[in-house]
Amino acid sequence: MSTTPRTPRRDPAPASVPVVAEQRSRDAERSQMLILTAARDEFAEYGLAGARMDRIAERAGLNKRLIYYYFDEKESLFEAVLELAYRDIRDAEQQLNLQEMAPADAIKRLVQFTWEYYLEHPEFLTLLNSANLHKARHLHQSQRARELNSPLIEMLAAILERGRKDGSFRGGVDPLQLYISIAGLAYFYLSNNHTLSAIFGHDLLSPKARQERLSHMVDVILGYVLRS
Amino acid sequence: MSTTPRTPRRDPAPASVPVVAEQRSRDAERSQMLILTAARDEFAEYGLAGARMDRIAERAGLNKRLIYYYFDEKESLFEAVLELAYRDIRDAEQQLNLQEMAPADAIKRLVQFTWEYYLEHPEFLTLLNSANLHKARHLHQSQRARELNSPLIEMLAAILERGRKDGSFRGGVDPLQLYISIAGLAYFYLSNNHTLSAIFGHDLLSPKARQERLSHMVDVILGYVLRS
Amino acid sequence: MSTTPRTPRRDPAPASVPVVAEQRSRDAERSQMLILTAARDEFAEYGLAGARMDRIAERAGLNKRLIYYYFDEKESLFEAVLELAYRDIRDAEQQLNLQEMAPADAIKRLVQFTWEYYLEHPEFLTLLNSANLHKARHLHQSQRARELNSPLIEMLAAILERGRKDGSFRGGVDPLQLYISIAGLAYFYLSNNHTLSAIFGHDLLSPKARQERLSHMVDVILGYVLRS
Amino acid sequence: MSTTPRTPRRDPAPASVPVVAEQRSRDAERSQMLILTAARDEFAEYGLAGARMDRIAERAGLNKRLIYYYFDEKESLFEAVLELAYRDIRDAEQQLNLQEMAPADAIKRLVQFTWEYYLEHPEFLTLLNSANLHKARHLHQSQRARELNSPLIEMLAAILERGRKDGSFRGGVDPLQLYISIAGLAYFYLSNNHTLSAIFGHDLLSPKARQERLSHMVDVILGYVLRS
DNA sequence: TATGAATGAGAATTCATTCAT
DNA sequence: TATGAATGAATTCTCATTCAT
Repeated sequence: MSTTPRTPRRDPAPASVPVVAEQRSRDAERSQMLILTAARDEFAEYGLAGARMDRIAERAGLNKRLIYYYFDEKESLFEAVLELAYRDIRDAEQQLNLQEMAPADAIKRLVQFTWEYYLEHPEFLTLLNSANLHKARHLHQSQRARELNSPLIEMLAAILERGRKDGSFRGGVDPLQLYISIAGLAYFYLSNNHTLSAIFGHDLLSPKARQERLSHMVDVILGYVLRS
Repeated sequence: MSTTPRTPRRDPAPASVPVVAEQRSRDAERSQMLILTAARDEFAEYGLAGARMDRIAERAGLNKRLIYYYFDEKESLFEAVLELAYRDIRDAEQQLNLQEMAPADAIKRLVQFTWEYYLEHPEFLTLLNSANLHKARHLHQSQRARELNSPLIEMLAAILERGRKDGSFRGGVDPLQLYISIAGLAYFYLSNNHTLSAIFGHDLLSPKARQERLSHMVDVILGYVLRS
Repeated sequence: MSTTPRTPRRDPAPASVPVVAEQRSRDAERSQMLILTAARDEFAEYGLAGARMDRIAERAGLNKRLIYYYFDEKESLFEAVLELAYRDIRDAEQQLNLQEMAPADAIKRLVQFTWEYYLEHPEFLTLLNSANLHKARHLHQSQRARELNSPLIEMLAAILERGRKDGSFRGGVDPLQLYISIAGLAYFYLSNNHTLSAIFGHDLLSPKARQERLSHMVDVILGYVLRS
Repeated sequence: MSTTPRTPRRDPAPASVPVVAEQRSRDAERSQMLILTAARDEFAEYGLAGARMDRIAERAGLNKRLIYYYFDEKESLFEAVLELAYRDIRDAEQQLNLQEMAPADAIKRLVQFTWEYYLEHPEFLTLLNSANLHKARHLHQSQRARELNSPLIEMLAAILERGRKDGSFRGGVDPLQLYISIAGLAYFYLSNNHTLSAIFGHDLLSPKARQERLSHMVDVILGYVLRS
């Protein structure tokens, strides 16, 4: 089933009142976006099973019934939220323009971007968790799953190749593995921040701690790709 | 609230008393462990909110009421499961005996151990996720949180120091950051395996893929700590 | 917490709108009143702890879920029922118009009214019992507690004063004490009717017995207030 | 079914160890009394439906199973508690020796006794409430119900007769009605103390308020029985 | 006489979802 | 397009009571 909000079957607007029709349509879009945003926050905060349709409606300031009108059921809503989240990060990644930078700078920039994106979008982390707890079956069903294939991998491959050619990078680095590693360095620290803070007894999100983590991550990744 | 089952464990039956068949269903300690194991699996599979007390009872082969008898409520049971999981991994870590190995070998061994532990204990990953989704409040409440402070950090600090002294390692490596990085490299790959597989279109858990990932992880971590 | 049903009552349907059959099950105010009445009977019969939400729903002919929709939880429902009961008796008291009667007649009338109200509203007695068993905490929480302050006390004070002035009543009678005494004479007999009947071996609620009790009560109260 | 604690069928004590048997028996009696006392307090505090067998065991400091051993089930235990309560008040009444006092003094003494007994035994009031909420069916079942028939009624009849003969009391006073009235005056005030305090806005149990109530009660009852 | 372990039936409450307008 | 009313199916948790020793 498609997870795109279905266009509610409404009576075709009579030709004489196009403006009103437009108005309606904009309201509809606005409502859907309100719901999606509210749902994203709710799912991020409580996970799929813990999220409450009532709370989503309340967050959105809309009637609960409307959620069903646009998104059919909780799971479809969750899929729609996931797609939105993936689209958002892919859009952000595309702003990066790494191809114009020196290889080492590009890598550094990517690490920094990943770190900052996760910091600014904590919901992305928990949504990803939830999706995987549910075996990513929502993703499989989605026709867009493959589209999500980040163009970053190709971008990263190109950077690695440039670096290898100019002698600054070691060879044989798999861009997919590297991409996952960069994400993992940032993700684990942030996603498990509460447990780590509790165990190690200090706040891992203080400005100083954040700076240190980013610096460490850059060192690890560059330490790996740079020809020694 | 303590997460220890309220009824004190009985001393194990003296060896001279033959264990009769009936005893099986009257052994408090055994029942508690059955519940804990069942709960661990259920929580790992569905998360805290998605887990069902009914299913836990069924998995344990025990009356649902008994869960409440020993663990009071779902959340306490979850706490008890978490403590068990932490204790298990800490116990495993303590078998490592890294201090006797050459620094680079020790680091390599630690990466490998982490990777294998996560592979063999996939429930640990989702439990960690769930705990953090719930803001690790379960951990905070636990008096044992601090005990969990992995002795591995000190062990790792010693290894790094040894490596630095013998000239093989770079200086200035923070053992806590390194520990988190090692965990993160393995964790992200495995925890988000479903999403990653869907996006990148191939099975990340094939034997070959596993081998490649471990190899990459070792390269990244050693690439970082080794003096170049 | 307020005990008012959270959903504001809708304005009653304008007279011009014909009440269709379907409306019956879609009338919020009616549903709430059905629930309240059913709950009153259930609480009166079984007390707060003994009352069953299932039975209340059944008595009301409504879905159990709807009770929670309007009243949140058992205790709030109980509070709402109590408020209704207090409101009802206060409303009835206000119909009395004692101020226009001769003092002795007014007192007699009040005794009679109390007796008859308790007889016709046996639920009032058990609700009062239940409320007090639970230390009237429901009342304390209610903002309306003070409103319940029966205007009867002032009315009674005025009657006593009139009687004292015209020489028929003794002086120094505390209207609050008298009010409680009148209530107590009727209440104990009715509320503990079962025990008393069992102990004394005859039916205390036969028409003859009722008449005798009322007569006795009037004698006691008048014997007290009348100047001898 | 009898509500008397059944004598647990125990092996007859061997003739050689009578002391131990006595000991056992005393322990048994002690346990039963501990249970009864605990149950009385629990039932008084929460009513029959609200009482918890677990809490009773805890209050008694005994294993829950033992309650069932001695009292079979909750309802039987409640009956036993009721019988104990009735026996207690009857015993206290019998200490009164009203027959030796002047009629008016005897009446006054009875009012005072009732007031004080209720004050000192608040559990009696709630137990009576609970019994009647459950339609006193526990009492009906009890073979002792009739025994509870307070000898006070006869005592009261004698007093009234003495007063009538010596010219101090009015004639035609029904001792049963009077007995109920005396109880009702005290009972309503104390039993509904919480509601009354909340409604009238002051503490009805302050020493001063108690004194005033007793004084009022005496006035009411004497005002009624004394020949004017 | 005493007790810890265990349980089935039930009770309050929750939740996604649908109805009717 | 929007909404308040209503519901069935769970779901967590409770409770009196029994088991086994």
